[in-house]
Amino acid sequence: MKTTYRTKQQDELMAYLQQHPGAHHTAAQIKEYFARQDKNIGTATIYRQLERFVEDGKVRKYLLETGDSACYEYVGGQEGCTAHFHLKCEKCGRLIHMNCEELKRLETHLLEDHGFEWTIGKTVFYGVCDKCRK
Amino acid sequence: MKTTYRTKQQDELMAYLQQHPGAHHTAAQIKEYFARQDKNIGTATIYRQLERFVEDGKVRKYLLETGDSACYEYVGGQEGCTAHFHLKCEKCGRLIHMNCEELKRLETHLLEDHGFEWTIGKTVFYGVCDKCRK
DNA sequence: CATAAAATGATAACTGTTATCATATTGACA
DNA sequence: TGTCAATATGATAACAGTTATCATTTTATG
Repeated sequence: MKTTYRTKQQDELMAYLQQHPGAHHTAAQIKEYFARQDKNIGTATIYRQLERFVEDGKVRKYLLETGDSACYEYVGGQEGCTAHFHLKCEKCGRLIHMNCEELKRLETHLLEDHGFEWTIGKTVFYGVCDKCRK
Repeated sequence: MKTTYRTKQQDELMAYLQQHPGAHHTAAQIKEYFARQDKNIGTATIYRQLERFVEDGKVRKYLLETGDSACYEYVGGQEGCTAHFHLKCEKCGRLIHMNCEELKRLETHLLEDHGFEWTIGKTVFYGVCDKCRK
């Protein structure tokens, strides 16, 4: 009896994420947001649903620093070069969003020459950003 | 009075890492290794020295999964395309080491067109490996 | 040696995340 | 609509990795 249940909490969580495309949220931030609306959503529920969204490809999860919370971002199931990717500056900590066609070449190369099907959106490029290099 | 101290523990930790180039170690694994040699090195000391090695550029640190320990790898301070980089398979979890000149192009592109100085070695490419795609 | 600076290691503390489980909610079907 | 089994929720305990604390030991140097 595989049934798709939909609860108020699931709806509200997904709605919140969809309304903030390109933004990163920690579980704690999400919990706070709903608390400010006088809506309590249990911590476990938030993690459970985020995990489910990630499995469904609607949301992506990033681990950036030890001890920091994981970040979650709505991506709506899109993939490939159309999706944006991230540059993480090791100096200032900034997470930069970027769209760039140049990656298509590397994507093709990794697939054809290395047999590796690259998930561009999940990959975080580490380095030093333009502002910090000056 | 800035002095560089060198202790037995520091020497042994670095020697161990250097003797296993290209290998990834968690703090716990390192502790176990020395325990098998009947050498006790405190957990705090291991983390402290690993952190120091990372700052010195001798060792690189990777966060791969929530809840998993961080992995540390000796890289000896080398950088750029000569250093290997990593492909992480999201299906089987395998971490693949790779050397590839193709990345030079992307490195140049990121620097010239985006002003981003890419640290290739620290970047982990997520995707699906050749074995899991079949 | 003597001394001050710094490192060590046992362990407590902290944080993010997951597991547990009693209760509440959901969807399907009569 | 009412019943019921499947599932979700949320409070909280449990857990794991890492960091902080601090008395003790080791180090480098005079």
